[in-house]
Amino acid sequence: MSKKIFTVGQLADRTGIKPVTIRYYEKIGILPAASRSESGYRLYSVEDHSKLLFIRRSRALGFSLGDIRELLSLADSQQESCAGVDAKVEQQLEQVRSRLKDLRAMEQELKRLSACCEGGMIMDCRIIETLSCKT
Amino acid sequence: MSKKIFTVGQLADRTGIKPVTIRYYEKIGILPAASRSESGYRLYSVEDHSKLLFIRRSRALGFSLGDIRELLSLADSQQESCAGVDAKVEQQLEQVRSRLKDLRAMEQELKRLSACCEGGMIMDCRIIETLSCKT
DNA sequence: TCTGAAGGTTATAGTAACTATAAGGTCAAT
DNA sequence: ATTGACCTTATAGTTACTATAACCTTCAGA
Repeated sequence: MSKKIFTVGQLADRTGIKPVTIRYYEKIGILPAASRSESGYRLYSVEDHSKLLFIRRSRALGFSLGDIRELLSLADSQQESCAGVDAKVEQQLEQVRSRLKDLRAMEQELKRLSACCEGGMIMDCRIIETLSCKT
Repeated sequence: MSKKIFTVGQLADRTGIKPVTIRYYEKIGILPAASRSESGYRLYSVEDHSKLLFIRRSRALGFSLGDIRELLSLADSQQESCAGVDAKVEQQLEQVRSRLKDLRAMEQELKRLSACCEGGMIMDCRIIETLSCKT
């Protein structure tokens, strides 16, 4: 095992992930339990640093922590086929596209609503009317 | 007050919102407390029905329950200007657009990742490599 | 050497918007 | 009378954190 050189705060600075979040990741087991200094401080190595960056990048792609747990485990089994990884990416892509579809529909409808406001009283408000009355 | 004619399940059927969720909305106060039958069953009127549809439509536009609480309160003050409503719509539109931007970036990157998979072993996997190594 | 600030530790509760579960009461039909 | 579908409540679980409290450690400056 390699040298433990970062405190949780230093690791946080280097990864952009807050100390509380790092501890949380440890608690739910997606980061291994950190080794400790004599006084009980967590100490991290460059490997921990890499793993945390992996997590951050995966989160940025919208993967859930559950998915990331699996990805990390896949990443460790060097000899296995990467089909599982590819499948996860594919699945995530579909989910993102589905969210995109929903959000685009929301955008259209909100634009429509926004355009129909004429600045009167609530009793004449087309927005409220639309929200209230359309099927 | 108008006639109370639906049970929670009937209201659920008519709105597509589940009984548990309707009760939940009552509990957090975005629906008024329903009146009760002799045996304690909740009873709803067509006004309740409308209000619930309002909530459902607003949810479909991505508004939070907090926002919807405010929208409902605005909708009730007929004499007020609808500027507040318009502002909420505008703000929601911006939020949706911001989410869209994030998701589009995710889609691009996932597409890129997905395209670079060549079906070998994990140790050669470009996806894992990318997740592990890029800044 | 003392002191105070900036960091570390734990445990617990709160967030959003539900969903799930348990344990029971009611109602209409057979 | 009993079944099944519905209703009631309360409590806990979900996701990915964030906030709070109460305390300990480390280090730089007076």
